[in-house]
Amino acid sequence: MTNSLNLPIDRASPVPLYHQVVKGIEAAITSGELEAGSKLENEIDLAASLNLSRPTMRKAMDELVRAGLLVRKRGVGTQVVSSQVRRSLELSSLFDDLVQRGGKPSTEVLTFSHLQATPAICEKLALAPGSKVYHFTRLRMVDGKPLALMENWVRDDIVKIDESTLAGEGLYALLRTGGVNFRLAKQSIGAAVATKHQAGLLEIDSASALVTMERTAVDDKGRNVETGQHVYRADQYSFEMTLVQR
Amino acid sequence: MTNSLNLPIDRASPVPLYHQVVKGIEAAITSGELEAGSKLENEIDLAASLNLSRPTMRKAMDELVRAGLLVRKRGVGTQVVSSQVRRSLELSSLFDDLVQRGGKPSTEVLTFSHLQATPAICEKLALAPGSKVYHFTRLRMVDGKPLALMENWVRDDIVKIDESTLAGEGLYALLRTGGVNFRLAKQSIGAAVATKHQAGLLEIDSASALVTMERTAVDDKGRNVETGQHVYRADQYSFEMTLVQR
DNA sequence: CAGTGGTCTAGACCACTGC
DNA sequence: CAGTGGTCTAGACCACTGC
Repeated sequence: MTNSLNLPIDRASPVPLYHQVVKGIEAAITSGELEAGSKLENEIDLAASLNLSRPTMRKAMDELVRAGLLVRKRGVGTQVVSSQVRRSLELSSLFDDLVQRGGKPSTEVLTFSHLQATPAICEKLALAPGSKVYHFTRLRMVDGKPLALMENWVRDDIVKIDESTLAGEGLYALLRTGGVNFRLAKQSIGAAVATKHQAGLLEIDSASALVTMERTAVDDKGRNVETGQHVYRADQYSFEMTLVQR
Repeated sequence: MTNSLNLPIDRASPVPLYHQVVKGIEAAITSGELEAGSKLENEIDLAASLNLSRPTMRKAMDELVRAGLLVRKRGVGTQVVSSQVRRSLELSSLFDDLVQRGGKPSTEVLTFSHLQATPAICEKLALAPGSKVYHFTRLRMVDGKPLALMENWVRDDIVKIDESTLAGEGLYALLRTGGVNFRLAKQSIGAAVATKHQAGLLEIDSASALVTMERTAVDDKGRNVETGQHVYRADQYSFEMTLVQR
């Protein structure tokens, strides 16, 4: 009743072995080779059959447990999470759905300026009072249909931004190209009722519900690079997440 | 410029060594002994100075990196995340804030029944069509002020529930007492405008914004034990989360 | 009791960074 | 180049589960 595994492990590859195992088990689960709910061989035998050490095998399985694909219990064993559960885990946000189904995302820059930041923004970005920042608002669309209104403030001492580069490339691509390595982001998700201005831009009735998101992103040097307030059409967007018991 | 560590490690304790290290470093950061932004000793020396093996030291540091307290870079070293960033990471939801500040949470059971589930609920709980479930609605308050309206459906083949036990104990405590070990939950967060009924119960103007949350929780046997729809007053509640770059 | 995952050791070699 | 984290090995002993 337990599943052995026959994964392609390439020791010459630059891809870490544990990562190859993660991808291999993921694929076996997706293809149905590893059946929903079925038990895996114990991790010691599994490691041996792939010619891997147990810690490497365990590291791979840890990742799959954290991703919600496997469930482990001491003294008992490791199981593939049931397909019914997995389907629900795989649900992504409506927006991602739209994009995955072939929708074309696009972004329109509505306003752009380079100005002195308010005290509140200085605090969020950990800048000295009076520092200058880029400030801009953008409208995010899928298949020409408006989905989100995004307002952002970005430090001006890392990457030079202007309206045309922003329109062409997208904020995160632009910052990454400029050498920013993001490490952390703090997000807060809430709700609001659309103002007339927002409703007009998002093409919804005023007094419709909006999902609101505030985010501050930090790079590997500890700089708060960017902060923003986004609002999404509640009829088109929700945040999906999987919580795994630790 | 690098920080050594002098943590109390108790090898006789049943608490795993790596967990003692996590707690110790957390405490050192909180107390200011490890300064914000400062560099730690390299992990090999750190392990040696605590008489631990490197893998154990690394496991502890992995956890702190995932929690957003440390930042690592290959070839460079490990740093304590700056205090400015950390403060923002430590922000919790408004509701938790209220409770931490000494607010008293309480729950009122509004309706309770044991009935045949709709097809939609059967699908969410992976039950055979026509199965019976517990269905109830509750009002969650802090200091007597309404914050959330919760509607839940629970399988009836695991734990016997009635209105009085639910009112006394809380749903999750009740299920845990009944031997349920939760493993996964799938959550979806969105927004809506309050109906008149909701507005009345939550003591807000109708047409106010609500944060909506749908959740299905799965136990270690792969059973979808519980599903629910909760709505929160948007002026009192938001979901806070930290994303760590993997 | 046998079987399983949980923790831990004492090493090794490599890849990347910054000088 | 020296210093750092990233990956990997081949074991060991323990704690928990279910019979």
